[in-house]
Amino acid sequence: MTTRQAATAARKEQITRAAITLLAERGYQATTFEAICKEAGLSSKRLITYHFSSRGELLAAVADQIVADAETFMRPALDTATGPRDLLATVIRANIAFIARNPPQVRALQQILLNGLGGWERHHVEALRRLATLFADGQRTGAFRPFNPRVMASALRASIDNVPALLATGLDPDECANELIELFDRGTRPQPG
Amino acid sequence: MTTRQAATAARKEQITRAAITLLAERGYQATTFEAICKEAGLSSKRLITYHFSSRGELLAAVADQIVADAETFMRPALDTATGPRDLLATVIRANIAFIARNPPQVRALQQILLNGLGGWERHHVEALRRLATLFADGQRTGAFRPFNPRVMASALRASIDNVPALLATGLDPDECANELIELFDRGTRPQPG
Amino acid sequence: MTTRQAATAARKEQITRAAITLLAERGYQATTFEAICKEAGLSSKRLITYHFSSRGELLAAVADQIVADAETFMRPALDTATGPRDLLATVIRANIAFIARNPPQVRALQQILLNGLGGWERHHVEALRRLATLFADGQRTGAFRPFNPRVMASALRASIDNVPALLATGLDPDECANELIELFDRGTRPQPG
Amino acid sequence: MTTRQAATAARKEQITRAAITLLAERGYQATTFEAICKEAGLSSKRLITYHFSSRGELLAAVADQIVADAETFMRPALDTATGPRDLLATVIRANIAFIARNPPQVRALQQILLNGLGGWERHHVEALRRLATLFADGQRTGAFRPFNPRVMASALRASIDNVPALLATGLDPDECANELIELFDRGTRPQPG
DNA sequence: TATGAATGAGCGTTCATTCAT
DNA sequence: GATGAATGAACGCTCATTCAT
Repeated sequence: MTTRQAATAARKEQITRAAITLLAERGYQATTFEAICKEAGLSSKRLITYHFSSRGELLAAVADQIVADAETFMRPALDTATGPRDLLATVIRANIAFIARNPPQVRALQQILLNGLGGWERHHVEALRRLATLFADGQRTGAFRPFNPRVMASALRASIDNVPALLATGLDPDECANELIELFDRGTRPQPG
Repeated sequence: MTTRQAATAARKEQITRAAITLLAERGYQATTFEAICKEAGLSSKRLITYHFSSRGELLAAVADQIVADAETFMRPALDTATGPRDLLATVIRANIAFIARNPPQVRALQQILLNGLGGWERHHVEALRRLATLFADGQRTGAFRPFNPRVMASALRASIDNVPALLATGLDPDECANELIELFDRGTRPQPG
Repeated sequence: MTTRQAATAARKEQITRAAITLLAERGYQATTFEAICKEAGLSSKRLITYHFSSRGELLAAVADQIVADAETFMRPALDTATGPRDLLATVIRANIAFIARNPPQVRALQQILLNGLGGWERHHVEALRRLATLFADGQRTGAFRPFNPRVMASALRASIDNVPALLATGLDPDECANELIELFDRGTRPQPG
Repeated sequence: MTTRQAATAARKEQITRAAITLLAERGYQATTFEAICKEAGLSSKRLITYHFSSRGELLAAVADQIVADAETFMRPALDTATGPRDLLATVIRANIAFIARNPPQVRALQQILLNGLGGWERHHVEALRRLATLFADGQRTGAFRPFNPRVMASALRASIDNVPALLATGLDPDECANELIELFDRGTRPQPG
């Protein structure tokens, strides 16, 4: 029955949304079932375990949803990029744009990641692998100088993941993006050092 | 009496050492008083609160000790650096050397930091401020190109803080250090292109 | 659903009843969650915090319930009183009657009061204020001689509150009430000497 | 050795004085060994158990000391009283004078009594017995009307014990004493009711 | 599908007290 | 006489989860 499925999906989103808010505003420790119920206006904790069966599953669902949102947001920009150097700049710009527009989601995702929860490592590993592949591909075509792609991917990922703290101090997202693009452009371009 | 003071200090270190091990190996949540007792072979939870009076105080002591260890370890190298560019390279090298030799301490520190404990933010903020000052000073003497020092400091700090994950995959610390030095050297040098 | 509400109410009363018994028989300090569980035959301490959420709330509920019981018990008698002097005697008689019939409740209430719990002072202050008003009103109509109503209220309240100790020695409640009525009747009557 | 005995006595008084302060200012629950140490400036809890061996013994000593102080203070006045009626008034006046001048001691004593500690009941029972004897003696000589001496003693004792609460509201001690004297004088005098 | 009641394990912390100098 | 270290039992409370409608 479509009605029921829709209602279930709505309930799930109601719960994950509350969890995101709590993770972002009050941290991992405070994101208990009770707090989620209060935040979402649910009547009983039982509703959560009914839909998610365990705490880990809920947090994994939250992480999956945020990652999917981010990919949906960034996909159009990434698809327009031409060539590795442009793609690198686009990745940085798109990531920071998403960060700037969805602070709660990003904070929530960091809380889940940092607390080593429910299968989030795969997302992170996958993101790193894609960045490393981007660099390795560019090196093969001469777009990037020789360097260890995994180290570069790690540095880029970490630099981006640390952006929320910068933005929190009032820094302009565009300036922030331009600065990081300049850093990694200079750091990877093939010209003699 | 020196004997008693020494015994107390030894006890405290016994406790903090066990806490570090647990934080590194099993994470923040699993680092309970009972787990620490078991790890350290203590007879009672009471011993911990006897010496530290609260969980927060214990974790603050752990963090302070690790930071102090790191500074002691890095100080000699930093003191030999001549000029901003050399200092930048030395900072990266010294940090990664400490990370490579003290993985548990670094992991423990990250656990404490990300769980937002007792006044730890000041350490982090101070570290960022020092890096930004390093960059700004170098810019005034022409050692570095123009860029936003705070963004660069954030990227460097994040890149370094992410190194443990890289080393965990088997990467050589020296290679890792050289790669990051190359990235930030190229990214900050004043010459055009 | 009425069934569930009734069951919950019954559970709560089961808990408060056990708490009253323990407060009366073994004192405030001994009235721990575990002792209450044992006394009430509950399976887990968790049941208490499930229904009351905190120790303070439980004890406040106990106090409120006893006060409500006392007022319900005394109300009919107080409503029949005609004039200040009769009301004074009725107050004493009704209070002592309640004390004589509900020793555990009275002892429990004293334990809660003297350990300074959750907003109980207001009950006590209010009781004193009402007695003082009774005296002041009577003085205006000439039913009582001139005296400080607050001092008289304090003495009366204290004399009544001390009655349980008297009854514990085997004294007859009616004789006790008559004695106190006589004392305060003579002590307040307007006639000279 | 007199020196040692004096030092021991001084230590004991230092401890009991701190206990009195804490009992009066922060209540029974907060009067822990640790709090006493801090209040008295002692270096170790061990000093307390060294001199008193147990918590109960310490509190009994505190109670004994306060009662002794009170008796010493009131003795001269009581010795000058001539006849039961004068003695009754003198008892009230002397008690309230002591209460007015030693609020901490009185509050501490109440805390110990109300929490049913270390043998204090004997003091209270003894005080009641003496008052009852005073009344009974006076009844035999015709100084007092017929009434139950134990009830009257209970009411008087309770009224006096409740005086600190009255004084705390700013009432003048002398007025308070006069009011209670008037009440019990009228309540006990032999003239026809 | 939804709900309130119930549960036991575990948390950090507090306590008076004993041990070993 | 005096001290700091050590101790274990108990505290109120929180947690995710299961039970019974």
